[in-house]
Amino acid sequence: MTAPRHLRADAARNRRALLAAAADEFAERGLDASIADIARRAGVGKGTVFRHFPTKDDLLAAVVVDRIDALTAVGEQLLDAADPGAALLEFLTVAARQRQQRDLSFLQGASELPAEVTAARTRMFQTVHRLVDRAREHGAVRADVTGADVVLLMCAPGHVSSYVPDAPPDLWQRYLAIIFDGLRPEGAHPLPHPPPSVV
Amino acid sequence: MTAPRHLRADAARNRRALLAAAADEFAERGLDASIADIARRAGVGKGTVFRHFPTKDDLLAAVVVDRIDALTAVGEQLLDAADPGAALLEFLTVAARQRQQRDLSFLQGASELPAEVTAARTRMFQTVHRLVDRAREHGAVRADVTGADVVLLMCAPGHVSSYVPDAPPDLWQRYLAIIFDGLRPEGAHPLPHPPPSVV
DNA sequence: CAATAAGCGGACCGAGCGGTCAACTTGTTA
DNA sequence: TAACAAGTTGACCGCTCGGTCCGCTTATTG
Repeated sequence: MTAPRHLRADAARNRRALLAAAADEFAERGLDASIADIARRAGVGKGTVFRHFPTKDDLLAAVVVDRIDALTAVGEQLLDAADPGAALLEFLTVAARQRQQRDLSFLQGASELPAEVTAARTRMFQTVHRLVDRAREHGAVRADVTGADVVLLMCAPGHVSSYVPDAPPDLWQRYLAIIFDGLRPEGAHPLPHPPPSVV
Repeated sequence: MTAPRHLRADAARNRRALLAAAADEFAERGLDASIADIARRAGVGKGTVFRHFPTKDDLLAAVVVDRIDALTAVGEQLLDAADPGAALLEFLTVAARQRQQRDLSFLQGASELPAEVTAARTRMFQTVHRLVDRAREHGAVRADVTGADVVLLMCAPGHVSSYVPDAPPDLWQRYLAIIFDGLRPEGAHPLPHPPPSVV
């Protein structure tokens, strides 16, 4: 009904550069990254940012939706894997590898998020749920953890290792391994609190 | 050589109110809490804040040192406990209960922190190391985790559960239990990365 | 009860932020 | 290539923040 279907060539190029610059900047500085810095990094003027993304939140949403969708795609492929336990571990590895810990704040304040973000998030959550269910049926994950638990624990390894000042880039693997061991059935102790209902 | 040894009565009262207000405000809003809000909450003028704490960072440091010291004291008492495994779990429970996840940013950027904070932090780290060593010798903790690991994982439960929008106040217990199960010797898989050297 | 200095408060400052806009440049198309 | 719409830009606005400063208040003390 409206909207010329394609952007001018330079505009499309700028948009891509902007998304990449924003992803980097948000990853490094968290949500405190400034629009001016992002614009500079992308090699455009500040006004151009706002032409493509009317608001800082819209820009963040675009970046975040990209990441979530990429993760969902990985998860969906892993649903067919032969070993469901290994598949879940692989998914968590991919999730931790993207430096998501910083811009993963989209998980909280669920009510106030742009619809496209909550939609992407819901899709990802459902994929995680299915991965966890398969792993549980296969005996690779303890009976009392849910998909919601895994969703919440997903970014902990990256977050935890971001605490150490000059962390080696693979340190998160150590904490993913510890947490994953906590998800295994062997030696599991009963959990003291019911699981939350995320989505 | 300088410094009148005691504050005037009202000044001491204001100082206490300020610390309490700052602790609450930082816990609720993170480091984005504004000095003006803290002053209002404490019932004093903004200038008074800066008279007691020359800089926002100094105020944060004072709050944070209080918390760390309290935690260290708990840890030291627990060093004498009969069951070292239960003692470590109890320590982690106390640590997670204070809503520390928000103002625990003092862990990162270690080089730029006020000396008093790094000193308090070091004291706490050493206490944790001893708690972990005892628990390990007692067979309550797997052989390949170190005090540094536990220090880093300490605030994960609170952080993780802060992601769910209207989290029940005890949800962190669930994630502490899962992570603690990951620290136990039973069913432990080898860890893929060497431990960091925090402190 | 003075007298004094320690303490208080809020108007004020400059910096940096997200966001706007009108003048200018440029890709596109007939 | 001419002409127009689409896109770009950086000066600018209003706002909030951390921090300063100076005139006023008040606890303390001989």
